[in-house]
Amino acid sequence: MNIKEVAQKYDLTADTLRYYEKVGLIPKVNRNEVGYRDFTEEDTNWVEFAKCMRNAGMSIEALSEYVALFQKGDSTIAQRKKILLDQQAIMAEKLKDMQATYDRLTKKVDNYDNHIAKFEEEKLENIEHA
Amino acid sequence: MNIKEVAQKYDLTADTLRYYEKVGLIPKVNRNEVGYRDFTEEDTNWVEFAKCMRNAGMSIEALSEYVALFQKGDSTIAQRKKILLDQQAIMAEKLKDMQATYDRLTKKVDNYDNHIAKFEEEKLENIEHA
DNA sequence: ATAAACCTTAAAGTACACTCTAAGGCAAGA
DNA sequence: TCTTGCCTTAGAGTGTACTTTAAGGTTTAT
Repeated sequence: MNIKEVAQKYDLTADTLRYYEKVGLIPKVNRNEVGYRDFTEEDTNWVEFAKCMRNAGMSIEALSEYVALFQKGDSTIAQRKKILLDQQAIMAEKLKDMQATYDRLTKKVDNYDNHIAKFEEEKLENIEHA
Repeated sequence: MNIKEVAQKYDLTADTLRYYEKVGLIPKVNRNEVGYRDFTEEDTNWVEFAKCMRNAGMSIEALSEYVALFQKGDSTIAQRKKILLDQQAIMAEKLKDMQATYDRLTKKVDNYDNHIAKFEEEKLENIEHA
């Protein structure tokens, strides 16, 4: 699979894929006879994983370290597991915060509904925020 | 309350507060006789709200528009509500993605545990990712 | 055989969201 | 009164994560 096809498949640009390879978010991709990248299925699995983790907020630093450790083999399993656990903790915190903010927005929208109702009755008052 | 106290209270820098005011993430703060900002409780509520929403990923564009509309008064209530609902939809999507990634990490860590066990028995095999 | 559409690299450029600097004024303690 | 520690602004600088450019080679269709 050439770089353009992979880019289309995962909704990234070819530039971004080259950048991800350069900074180690995915392992080095093998090249064909003329030097073009030829992505295997394993390569594209790494692309999907990198996109997913970046999307979830994992740092380039942590992810590239994970990838580098992976390539060093089984002796790095414990270190890799720690990176994943650390990332899970970060995400758990983020999920908690976002859920709280989501709930807060729900209440705020409710207040707006009440206020719009009042507004339409021409009983104007101040809203939550004032 | 002066800018430093507010910064400390919300774990932001004074520079960030000035920046937030400049780009409209919070309404303009009143000044004392010599031109120093003097934050009221309402001002600090806006600071807390801005920090919370930025943290949850709300764009500066959407949030500053919300603040601007708020200052225009009750005639903008419907527009403000729409901004909040749009933001809620964005956050719902994000929460869904992050939860899925969190669950994926949980499974991956489980695989590592199994693999570590095997590794310790000296039965080395490939892990999920290979 | 030539144009269009791919691919390569290194390096420069961009957008975002701050963050810092310079130059100066105000306020409180020794 | 002088030093320390606040405050102000405009504008320059920074870090992150791409994104574009320049210069060139390859492949495919006409």
